[in-house]
Amino acid sequence: MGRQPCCDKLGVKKGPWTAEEDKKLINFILTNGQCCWRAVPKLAGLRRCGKSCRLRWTNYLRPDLKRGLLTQAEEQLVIDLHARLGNRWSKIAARLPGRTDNEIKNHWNTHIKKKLLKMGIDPVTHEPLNKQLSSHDSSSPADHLPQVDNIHQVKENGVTLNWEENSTSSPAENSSGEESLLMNSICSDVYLMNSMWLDETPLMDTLWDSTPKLENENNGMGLPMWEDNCPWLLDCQDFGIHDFGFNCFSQIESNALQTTDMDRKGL
DNA sequence: AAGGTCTCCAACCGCGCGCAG
DNA sequence: ACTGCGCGCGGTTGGAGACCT
Repeated sequence: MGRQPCCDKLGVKKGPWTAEEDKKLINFILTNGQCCWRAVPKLAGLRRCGKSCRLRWTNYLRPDLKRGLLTQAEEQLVIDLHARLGNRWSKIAARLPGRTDNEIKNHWNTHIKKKLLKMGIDPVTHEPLNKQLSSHDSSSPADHLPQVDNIHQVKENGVTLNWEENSTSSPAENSSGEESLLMNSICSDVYLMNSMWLDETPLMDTLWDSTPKLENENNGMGLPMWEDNCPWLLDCQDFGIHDFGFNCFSQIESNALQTTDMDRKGL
């Protein structure tokens, strides 16, 4: 027996989401939390399949998402993690709070891949291209991952830095110019370094793992307290933040309008 | 200005895994 | 042990906008 389609193909809308649909989905999840995705479209009044709803939520509407290009530090972290994990984008994304696997995957394919090729590094194996030509190539990216024994460690400000034996020098010595900048920015970001090397789920990822806590004593509105850590709401201007009844965010909203306006102007 | 090409990214598709019955 | 369901993941596609000629 073949696998059933994830949803009824008939009457299921595809393609770009409208503001109206976003609004419905957000409203639904704010009210009910993330429950059974399969049931979400029906309950939320959407003519989408559950999968599409989940994707839209996790990749675009989720509260803790960062917007905009990856920073240099994040980019370097992605490269390092890719060297260790291969194309396991969700695992990589788990180490970058506010970033989605889709976003990272896209960024990898459009930016980082090219950058590495330009630098003469194979984006798949993370080996120098010329070195690869001479050596017999083997299989999976994992085969090319640095051996644990070859990794040097140094503690800086309580953060453990690692680099490979076959590098000619430590990270600081090894890099120059842009690379040095990247390394410095990573090393100065204790949070990134911790999430990179420790096997821990970044705090931000845990914030929205489960149903939002609707019974918040502090605001008395039955709404989660998001002012501090949910800049995503600021992006809600696309469909009007007041549509959600979040008038309390007027101050934040005005800041956001400035910010997004600057973004649009490329500042 | 117009047409062609490239780039980027949101969204889709199909598969694998875990779980429940 | 088997089957079906739901979810999540990774690869791929398509369209809009940017850029080039």
